[in-house]
Amino acid sequence: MQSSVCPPLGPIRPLDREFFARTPRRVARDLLGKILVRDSGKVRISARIVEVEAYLGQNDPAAHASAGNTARTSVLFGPPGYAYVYFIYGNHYCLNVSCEQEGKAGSVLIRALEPLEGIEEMARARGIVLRHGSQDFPKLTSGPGRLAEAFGITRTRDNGCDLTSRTSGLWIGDDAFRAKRIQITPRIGISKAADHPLRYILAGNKCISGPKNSRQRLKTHSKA
DNA sequence: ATATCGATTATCT
DNA sequence: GATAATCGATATG
Repeated sequence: MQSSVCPPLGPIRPLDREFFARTPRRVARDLLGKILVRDSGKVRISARIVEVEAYLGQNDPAAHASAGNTARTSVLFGPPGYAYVYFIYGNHYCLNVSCEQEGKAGSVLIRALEPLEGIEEMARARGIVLRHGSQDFPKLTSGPGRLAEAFGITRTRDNGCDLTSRTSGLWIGDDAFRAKRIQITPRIGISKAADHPLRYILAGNKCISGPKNSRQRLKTHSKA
């Protein structure tokens, strides 16, 4: 567990659509420990999900779905288990999974992964040279923009793709790994509805996003 | 048509 | 700790 580079525990089976046909909170909680897989050509890239955030749909001010069903957000309003990919800050793509039944726009943002297979490919995609003993390993996939770059996820390529299908090129699977300790915190990087505890992480994992892996800003309290 | 700002990251002090 | 980079979705005139 220290040296992060662990293979999957066994065969990886795709999650079924029912898994995603639930509230974002439940899906987020249960996605911890699951595996994101990229099958493109011969090389398989995979990484364990270690950090996610729940977005509650049209009534959640922080959710893109709060703007309604537009060309951009239509996947969120569609059936569960599909990829919602958006472009942010002029630089980065981020990956969500649609939840709930069709018509309800809940989703889960994938925020950080722990690389399992295809480390070299991820490093190349990220422009990182992995040296022995360096601290660069978590930088491959610790953050929504970083993991998208490592997996080559873009809007044109992956928005709307079926994450329950092995043949879609991008999917989410289960290798029988079970999360030990789960931690819940407020969501990161948002201004609206920023106080709700909707961020889920595998406690102690080295690939969690944020400046120092853990320490979330405890500042901006002072209001008592 | 133009302005604002964001579910981020890399790089600087 | 602070900020530049960079562009498309959305709001406003």
